[in-house]
Amino acid sequence: MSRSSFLPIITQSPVFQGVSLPTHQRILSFAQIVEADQQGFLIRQGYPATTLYILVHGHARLLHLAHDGSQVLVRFVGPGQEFGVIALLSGFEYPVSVQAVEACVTLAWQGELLAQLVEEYPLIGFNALRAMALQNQELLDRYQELLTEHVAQRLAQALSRLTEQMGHTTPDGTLVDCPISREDLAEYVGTTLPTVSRILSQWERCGVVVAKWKSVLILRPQDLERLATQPQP
Amino acid sequence: MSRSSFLPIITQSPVFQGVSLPTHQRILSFAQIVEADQQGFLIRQGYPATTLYILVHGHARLLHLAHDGSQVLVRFVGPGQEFGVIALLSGFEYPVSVQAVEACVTLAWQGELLAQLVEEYPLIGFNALRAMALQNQELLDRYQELLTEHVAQRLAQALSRLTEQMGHTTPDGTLVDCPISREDLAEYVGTTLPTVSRILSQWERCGVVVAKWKSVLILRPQDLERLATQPQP
DNA sequence: CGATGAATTGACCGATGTCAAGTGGCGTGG
DNA sequence: CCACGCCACTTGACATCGGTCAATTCATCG
Repeated sequence: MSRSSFLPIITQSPVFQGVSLPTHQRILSFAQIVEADQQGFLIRQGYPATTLYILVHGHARLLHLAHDGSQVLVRFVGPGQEFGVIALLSGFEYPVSVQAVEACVTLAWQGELLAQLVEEYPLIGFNALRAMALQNQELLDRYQELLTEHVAQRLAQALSRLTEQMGHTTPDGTLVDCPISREDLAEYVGTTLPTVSRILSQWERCGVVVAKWKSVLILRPQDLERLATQPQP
Repeated sequence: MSRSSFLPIITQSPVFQGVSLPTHQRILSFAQIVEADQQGFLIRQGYPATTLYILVHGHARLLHLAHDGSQVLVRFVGPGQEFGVIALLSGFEYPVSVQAVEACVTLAWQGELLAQLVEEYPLIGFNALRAMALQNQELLDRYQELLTEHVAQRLAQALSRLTEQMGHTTPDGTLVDCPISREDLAEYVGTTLPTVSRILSQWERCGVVVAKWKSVLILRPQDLERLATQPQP
């Protein structure tokens, strides 16, 4: 697992898009390799945003914590995805925590270094702005979802998003290649564990999905999309 | 109402922060003055993001529409606040619609012009990134709120935010100087008109607020904050 | 002063959260 | 290799918040 094997991660990353290959190699040479154990935290909400990460191996979850202790699962990240983009700006704090679901390997860059890079390659600044804009849009869509859709619909959309993002096709159906418990799902769609369990059982009876241990096997993705749109079937 | 009277709007605007006065004057000279009638739309969701606006007079609301027609009130904007920051990036669509609550006057800049400005003054790019980051954080906080708090708490927080953002102190109490109907409030906190009405009546009986015609007079802001935190009083 | 749209209030009910008991797969330690 | 124990999950019963429908009152504007 030599450092140079990480180059494709960088060439395909949204933030470093559009600069030359030698530059990519230079950027890689600046990277630190940071690992995290299962359940370990790569980022803690409220701490100064110093570092930008790109995930190489493993999966992590972005958690938003409230003053009162309740937590919300904002999104999952998989290999090739970045987080902590806000580190490009000085004086900010991380708005979320990032916790490793499995043992993780990441590439990491410090904020000052990034500032220099942006100065040299303004395109990277634009890319960052683009990344934030996309994040904003997704958040807005989900905000809307939360306000207007029922739990079952939101769960269906969540599973659709997850399969699209990290789906892995197997002979039996599509499986998300990241361990996700019912409780994770509950925190992700904003409901409770028993409710998720109930809805999945129901869908399993209809043959749309198969509820597995810490994961869900999707048999009929198109039916899931339908469930996400229709009010109450 | 001459053009030059708009200069303070620009010098105090977050996106144009940190450049010299002559530059501010130059930026102002590039601006178009765009007006909107009551109920008129300055921005329509889904259209190409071509223009950045700063509100000079009046108030507007940012609406997010869903495929199914339901709409959510994302936030209100008042004089001095900007919207359509995404126009700095080419190839994007507006993620929200912006509708004038009252007759509005705005300063507007086209995307290409902004791109040139950013090239000349990279600081403006940073400012934009900062603005988006702040928006992101607020959205995240409200996302969390939606998932974990009850309607009454969310309404209390909404009113707190509104008074902080556009509050106007009067002899009787604090009043938001923008006409907001119960239905607006309902769309803002993600509930229905009757529910808002019921909660406000209840608070009025406790003497925390006074429900007025198309507005709410806040008598005891600190009690409102308390209501926003406490589960169910 | 009437018309219109906003706001209040009541009755009803359904979707979900809460509490609690029971089941079963997986890993650890003997 | 087996058995125990733990943790994830399932399922049921029940309470309740809040949405829906509808009737009525009230403020503003022509």
